[in-house]
Amino acid sequence: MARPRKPLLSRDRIVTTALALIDEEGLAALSTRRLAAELGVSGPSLYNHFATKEAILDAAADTVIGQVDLSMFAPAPEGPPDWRAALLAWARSYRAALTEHPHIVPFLATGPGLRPAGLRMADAVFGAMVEAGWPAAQATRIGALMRYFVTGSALGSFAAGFVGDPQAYDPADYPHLGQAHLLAGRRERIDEAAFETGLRALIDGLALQFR
Amino acid sequence: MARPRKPLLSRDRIVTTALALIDEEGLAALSTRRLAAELGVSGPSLYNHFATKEAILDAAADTVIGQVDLSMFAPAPEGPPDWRAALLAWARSYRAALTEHPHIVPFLATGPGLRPAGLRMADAVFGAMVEAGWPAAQATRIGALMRYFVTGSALGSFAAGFVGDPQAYDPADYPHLGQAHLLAGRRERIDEAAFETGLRALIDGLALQFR
DNA sequence: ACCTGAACACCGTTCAAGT
DNA sequence: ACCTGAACACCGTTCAAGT
Repeated sequence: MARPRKPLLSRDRIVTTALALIDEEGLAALSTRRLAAELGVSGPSLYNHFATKEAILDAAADTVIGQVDLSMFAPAPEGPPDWRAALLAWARSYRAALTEHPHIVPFLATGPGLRPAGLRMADAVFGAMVEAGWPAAQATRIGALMRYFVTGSALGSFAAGFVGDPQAYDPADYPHLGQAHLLAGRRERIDEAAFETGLRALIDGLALQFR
Repeated sequence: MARPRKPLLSRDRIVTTALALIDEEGLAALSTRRLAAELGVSGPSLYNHFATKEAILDAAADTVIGQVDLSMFAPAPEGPPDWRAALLAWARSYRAALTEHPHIVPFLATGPGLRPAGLRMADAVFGAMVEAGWPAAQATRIGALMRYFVTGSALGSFAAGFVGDPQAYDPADYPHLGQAHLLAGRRERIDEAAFETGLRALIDGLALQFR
């Protein structure tokens, strides 16, 4: 066929399809050849739009971060800014965006934060914390530590690490894991509860440091 | 050559070499063929000792977790157990073990926690928290949320996401990132400070929930 | 039991050729 | 400009063959 009159591909279509493929079959399922097949073209065609496979992944990761709500960091029209409420709402939206695309989180969490949506997010958090009265150095740390907690919580399900078989946990080896097999069936609830407990502790603890 | 009189390989030697290769050149550099070459054998030889490449990675990840100090969770001979001090010391040792092998963290954080050292760790934390007076459900959550925070902090350096070039952050796009380029040069210090700030907040916040 | 080479079905990426 | 097939240098894994 060679060049069609209308381009078959666009960066957008490539990224959307890549993310859908990752969501459905995992990071490992994304190969350039497979992605190209999904798009109805041959493998090398992708290189007309992205320099490398990694650039495609970067773009997909950035669209995920782009879903995070940042409106809570907008300057309040009246009254002092409530940094605790803002941090709480942001962390929840941040986690929700990640857990909607769990398979891309390991890539997203590792890569450099140079992607535009990530920078926009860092900018909003930092700006709001400084506005609320935090010293700049502390505002930087808050952005970082919240990222640690949220990406960590979206990355590895804690409860998923336990199998449903009671036999798996020999009391001689793991004296306190007698009920651990019950965790497997309640994965989402437990991860969610742990996230909420940690988030509250984090914000309460930061409040103690805020003078 | 075929079978030698003394085995050329052992599970230990394979895992040690794999981890060294990952540490030096990253996760992507670990291929079965490359690893085999490093060990002086041909690729398929590895399959006499491990079923898959993933099993090798699992074993490597487990040796990393095996480095984490758990002695602070041993029952205190006298007096009530200090869960705050134990959590603090454990989190630091946990993070230190991960940051010594940063390239394997994305794999380690994603996989199931079925590996023996991970279970031993979960068991120790849970047991110590219950011993200290936490209800079982909360003890589970504490183990999970600490894991989120520590793996998240070891996984993606926050500061590494910023480049040293001041031009990279257009004030029109990122009004608060004027000093962001300075972060690049102080990576370790900033990540460490953010970790310590978050860890303190987390434990202080948990103390508020502990009645 | 533990190693080998050959083979299979894949990869990411480059490049000359087509329109 | 944007697609193609062919090609290169890789992958993980299986398997029959060797000792």
